[in-house]
Amino acid sequence: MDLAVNEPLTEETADLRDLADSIGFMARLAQVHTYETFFEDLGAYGLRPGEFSTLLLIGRNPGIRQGMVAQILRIKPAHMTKLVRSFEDRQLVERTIPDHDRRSVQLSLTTSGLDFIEEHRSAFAQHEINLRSTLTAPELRTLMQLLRKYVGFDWEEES
Amino acid sequence: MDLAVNEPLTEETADLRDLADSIGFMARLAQVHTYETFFEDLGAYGLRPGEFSTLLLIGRNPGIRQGMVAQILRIKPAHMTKLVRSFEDRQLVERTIPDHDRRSVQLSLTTSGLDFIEEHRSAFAQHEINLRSTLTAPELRTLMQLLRKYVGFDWEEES
DNA sequence: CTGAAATTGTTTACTAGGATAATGTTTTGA
DNA sequence: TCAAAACATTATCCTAGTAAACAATTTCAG
Repeated sequence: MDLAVNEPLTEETADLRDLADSIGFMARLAQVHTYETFFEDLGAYGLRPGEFSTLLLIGRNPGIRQGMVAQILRIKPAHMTKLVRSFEDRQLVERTIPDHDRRSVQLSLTTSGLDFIEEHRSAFAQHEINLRSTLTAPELRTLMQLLRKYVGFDWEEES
Repeated sequence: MDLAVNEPLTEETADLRDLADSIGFMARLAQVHTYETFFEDLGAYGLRPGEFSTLLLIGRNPGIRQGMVAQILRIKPAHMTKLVRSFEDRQLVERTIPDHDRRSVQLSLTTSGLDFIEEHRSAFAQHEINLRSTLTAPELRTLMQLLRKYVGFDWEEES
């Protein structure tokens, strides 16, 4: 059982069986890589990935219910409440209680919120370009399609 | 500006531009899907994905330095310390201070740790099968290869 | 119809996971 | 031998998750 004074085991020499072949582990690496790139590209703007996505989604869908935003972005409703409050504090998002269902909350961007998105849209586009930099265009299309299939996204590519 | 009494905007009818085409967002969905499946399949065993990976990696590489485990699994060293302590408390992992560098910590599985892995290896394999269930074998190979390329993994498929 | 029970949408209170920054030790290098 | 670097740990904090509570709406038995 002498495992003592052998090689020091680097990232290259370690035995990565069970991991390198695990789709679950690769999904984690992809997520970590995405986060790191996000903070390099957009970290200076004071929002995290989930917050950025939330603003984009509300911008595209004014009046969308808060719970629907949570469901689409896979954010827990309880956490969504906190995000929305912080957006309100920063004057980026408005909450409206609709008459037809006074339990629910409808969200839309304020003028500042719209400005924020417009100001950072090109930075966000550049971020996506950076994320894709290691892939060719066909590879990217294949990867996106397979990821959709992996997560069980219904919408198949319409031919 | 009447966005009031229109459609209620479901997950199908919402405008998902900026998101559906975002590789970053898809990476998040993949990660969430992986987590959910993990807890369905292996949640009953009391370990989370990162803990499971840690045990597997140590099992394959007895004597590996703690910091190397952190680096490979993309876990912060400070957090690794807590994980290792909890493994020690549960008698799954042993820490050794090697003579040749007494700053570092070498990790290996205890007998219970080895037992734990052996007992759950087939469940872990089944979990991977479940994760892959929406993909064909060639699709899976392509996906893994593209994910490696996406995250900047050096090792290309040797032909 | 009417009112109680169940459901839906959100919020609050609590807890835990994981990140950052600073510290302690040992080793390396000038 | 002293300064800098490397490895791990500690202390602190913040993000995000779970469970319970609250309020409004819908369902359904009578």
